[in-house]
Amino acid sequence: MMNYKDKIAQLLAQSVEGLEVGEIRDMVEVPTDSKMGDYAFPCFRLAKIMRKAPPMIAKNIGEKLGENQLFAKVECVNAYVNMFIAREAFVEDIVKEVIEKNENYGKSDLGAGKKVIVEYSSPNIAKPFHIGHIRSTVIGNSIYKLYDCLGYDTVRINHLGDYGTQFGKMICAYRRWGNEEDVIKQPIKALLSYYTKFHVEAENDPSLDEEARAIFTKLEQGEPEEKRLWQWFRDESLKEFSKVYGMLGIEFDSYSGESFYSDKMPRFVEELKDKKLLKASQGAQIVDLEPYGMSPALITKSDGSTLYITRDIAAAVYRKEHYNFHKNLYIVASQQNLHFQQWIKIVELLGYDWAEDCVHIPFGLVSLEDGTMSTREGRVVFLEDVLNRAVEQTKEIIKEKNVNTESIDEIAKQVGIGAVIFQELSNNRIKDYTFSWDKVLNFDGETGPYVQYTHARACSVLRKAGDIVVNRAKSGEFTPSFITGDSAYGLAKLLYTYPEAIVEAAEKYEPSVVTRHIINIAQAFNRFYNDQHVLVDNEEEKIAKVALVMAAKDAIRNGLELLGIKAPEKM
RNA sequence: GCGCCAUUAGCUCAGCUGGAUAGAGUAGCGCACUACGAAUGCGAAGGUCGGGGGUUCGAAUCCCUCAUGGCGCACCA
Repeated sequence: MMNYKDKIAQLLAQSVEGLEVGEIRDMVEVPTDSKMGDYAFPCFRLAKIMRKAPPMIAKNIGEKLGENQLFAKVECVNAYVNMFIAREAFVEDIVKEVIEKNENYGKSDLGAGKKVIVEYSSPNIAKPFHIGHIRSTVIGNSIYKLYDCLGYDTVRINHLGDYGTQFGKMICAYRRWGNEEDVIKQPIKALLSYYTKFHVEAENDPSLDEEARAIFTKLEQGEPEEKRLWQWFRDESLKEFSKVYGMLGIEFDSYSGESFYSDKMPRFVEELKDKKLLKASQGAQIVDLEPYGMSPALITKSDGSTLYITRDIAAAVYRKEHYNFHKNLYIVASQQNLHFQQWIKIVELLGYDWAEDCVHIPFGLVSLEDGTMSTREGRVVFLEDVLNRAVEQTKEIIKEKNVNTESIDEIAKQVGIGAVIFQELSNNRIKDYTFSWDKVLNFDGETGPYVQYTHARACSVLRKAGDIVVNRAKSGEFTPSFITGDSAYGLAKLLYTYPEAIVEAAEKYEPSVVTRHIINIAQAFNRFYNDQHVLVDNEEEKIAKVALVMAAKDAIRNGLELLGIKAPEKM
């Protein structure tokens, strides 16, 4: 497939003085309105270099360009050179390309040989998996898929919150008020209730806190009984999390959480000391980050125990030594911006030049209509409930629509859960939002079901077209002139820019770029579908149109896959 | 108090490495199912791009400033 922008830049370079091809390429733009052309070149900046009025320059460039058969038409409007691509060749190339590559369309080897670590989801053990956790989980999963698609070696890490004094409290509470059966039946619910009770009781009885701290110290020292309970809580919690991960179709390569790094920290405390970065302050050990405009980072508490930041430094160094990453990505809420700035700066101060390869990818806050989420105060929406209700609602709609299918449960799952994921990945990550049932269960407009519906509709057309036509289309034997109308061409252009959207999404760590692009493809498809009849009597025309439908279907399916969403063939 | 982020149509949001008349969805209004799936499409309407300065041939986009909202700022993670 030809790269049109590169080609145009080369052609322009023949009549533009004083600019490199690369600079020219960057100036080539896509007009806001397609009536003004497929590509445009503004000549304002050339006025100084070429010492002529911009419209004159545009006219000269345009006349020369117009001779090339790449274009159907070249127009000069004031200082702009507007280029209209010759549609037939373009449409033929792109549709063939997509069909031929099929599920590989959009993939590349851009990242071959480079390792990217994606840390995401990372829930706390023994705490509920609520709607707030969906963001890191789903954004991280899509970023992993984007990098995988671009040929990077990827490692998915679920950095579980499975360590800290809270586990001393948990064990303490379990011994006092817990029982085994309840934990096995409903691990998160039971453990959470013990934990909550602990906080209530500790208000009146400070000795509980002391007891908890003592238990945590034992846990750290590897006392078998404490270790056993901790391991059991962890296993049971993970089992429950796995249910949600299963529903979302999400997997990890490693569940090494905070506890994994508990014995890897003393080395860095020493190293910080050796490099004279550590300072005593109010009984604790800190790194002064004042020169960098940040508050000091607390490395060890006054009782000598370590903190979150120390574990993150240890984890980063371990990962560099163990995986030798090209990039180490952290999909963590924007609330922790300062934390990441601090520890990445400390890694830099330690002299590790790979500090800049550690990237915090923040996202905005989810709140509820009645305020921020609070597990303890009962203001919480469980992710599992959201997914289940979305699936139920989808089932209702399918029954209403009377779609004849035998696998209604499976499809309802794909559509309902897909809707939740899609919505999560529609907007820029950084936006805060307020969760609402109305919104999450609304399937009209720019939603996952809309895109999936479009895919199912395309599949339906292909089924009706029959094998002979489909096979002819697949082999690339079609007459492109039948698919050069505005609606068909608009769709083809979006198929062409799909791989660029993937690269942009990966570079920006922003899955919504892909989400938006497949919405655009779906809209263009539906416009084409309403505008043109596909299964016409004329065999040649039918084959060409079926080829376009097939290409659109493939691209939508591939795009949904990058978001972690299934593309059912019926719904 | 300091720092980071956000502010675009009634609502939810794209557009931000400067480029032509600022785009979608949604709500409300009007239209299109005897053709391949109406979970669809089309049309009209809807704007001081938070305010004010500045840079530029050109600013929603870059710089300064103010306002509003969110988040963070030492022994939680």
